[in-house]
Amino acid sequence: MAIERRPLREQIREELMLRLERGDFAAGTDINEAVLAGELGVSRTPLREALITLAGEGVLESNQGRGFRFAPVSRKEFRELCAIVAALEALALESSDPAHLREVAPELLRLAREFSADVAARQEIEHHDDEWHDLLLSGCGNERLLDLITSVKAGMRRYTHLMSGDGTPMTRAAEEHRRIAERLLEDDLQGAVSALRDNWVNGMERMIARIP
Amino acid sequence: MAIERRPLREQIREELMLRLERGDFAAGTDINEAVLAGELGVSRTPLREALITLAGEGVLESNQGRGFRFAPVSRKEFRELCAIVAALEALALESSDPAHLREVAPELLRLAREFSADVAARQEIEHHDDEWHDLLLSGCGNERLLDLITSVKAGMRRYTHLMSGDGTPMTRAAEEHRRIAERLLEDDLQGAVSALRDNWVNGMERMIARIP
DNA sequence: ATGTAATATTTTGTATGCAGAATTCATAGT
DNA sequence: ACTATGAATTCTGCATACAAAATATTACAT
Repeated sequence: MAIERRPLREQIREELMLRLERGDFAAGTDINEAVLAGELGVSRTPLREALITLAGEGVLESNQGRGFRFAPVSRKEFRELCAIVAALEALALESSDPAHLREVAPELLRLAREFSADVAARQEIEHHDDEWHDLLLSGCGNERLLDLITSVKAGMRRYTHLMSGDGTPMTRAAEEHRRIAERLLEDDLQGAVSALRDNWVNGMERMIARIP
Repeated sequence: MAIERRPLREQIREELMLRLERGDFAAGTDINEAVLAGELGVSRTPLREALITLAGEGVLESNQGRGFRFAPVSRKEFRELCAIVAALEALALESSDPAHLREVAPELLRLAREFSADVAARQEIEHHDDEWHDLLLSGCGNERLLDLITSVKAGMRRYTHLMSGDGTPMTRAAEEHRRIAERLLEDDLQGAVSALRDNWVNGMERMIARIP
């Protein structure tokens, strides 16, 4: 068994993202470093390192002398983030290995179909959606691009817990996933790319109304 | 006079980027935190904070127990970065305010022309090029996108000092800038976008041969 | 001479300490 | 009662101290 050796700052970052998705912190609230460090059972140093990382990803803001706080949410920013991820994922799909795409297309289709069937809890649906997109882009050799997508998506997770548990809109996402997979099966890469763009545009429209 | 109050980590980050562009550090070399902190006249704490930020931008790598080091360069990564910035700038241009674009188009054209005239030092040319692109995207309201572009470009600066002082290829870039500006003058946004993409593709091809 | 084990040194990762800025609270004056 | 002013408190930003991991060095056996 290879024991795990990771810097505290990374574990802290993960834990904070987890809490953020659970909706533990309201957007716009200040972070008290000493208190949070105490809760997590670590010192302020690695905590601050994690906070700086999150600030770099847009999850937090930092003001001189005033420390860190969770970046406020807005429809404008959500729109911006969706546009960015759409462009990045489109690029990732375009620059993917065609052979690999052919290979995973059936699996993508299967997942999209079984996804539309079950109507589960929001968090599970989101998890499923994330995995689907990961699989879709698994043939992209541009590692920097994949890292960037992950990072921008981290910034979007501030919004996920705002969308409460209504299951209906998620089934439409499954349809869009199905369409993307079908285009790939037909070797229609450009069709798949524009279907992916549609998926992000529609996903945005579906969610944006719920943002305060 | 409003006195400046900025965190040390930001000033340190700037200084390190400056040194990086000057070619002070070779790619792949380890960073000794104590030594570097001593040189900069600061403690290890804000230095580490700056290093973590730079690692988030892809300028540095960090391995557990082994600290930070300048990320090695490769043609593959450079290609990847160019593709990413091309896509992001294209998106930024597409989502710019058309009225603003009409307004700055003449200035962009003027700058591109006077740029092709003077053959200056590489660093100045790059500076000019950066400013031109900044002006081009100044009408983009997507702030997150502009930040992201800045961040990815920071990662690319590892490569700039590798391209030595040959002036010839830069004049071709000016031609491309001229073409982008002309499209904007004609209100041909899509034409400008694809000219911008060409600019990045060609710029990449021009530079890539010089990477070891 | 070479490889290996034990030890010393260096260097990172984390915790703690301290100075100063920001905020809060109390008090005085109107 | 309300605002303004100043003291007290809280909290951040930076420096320093400490522990553990990694690296270098030495001693020893073959």
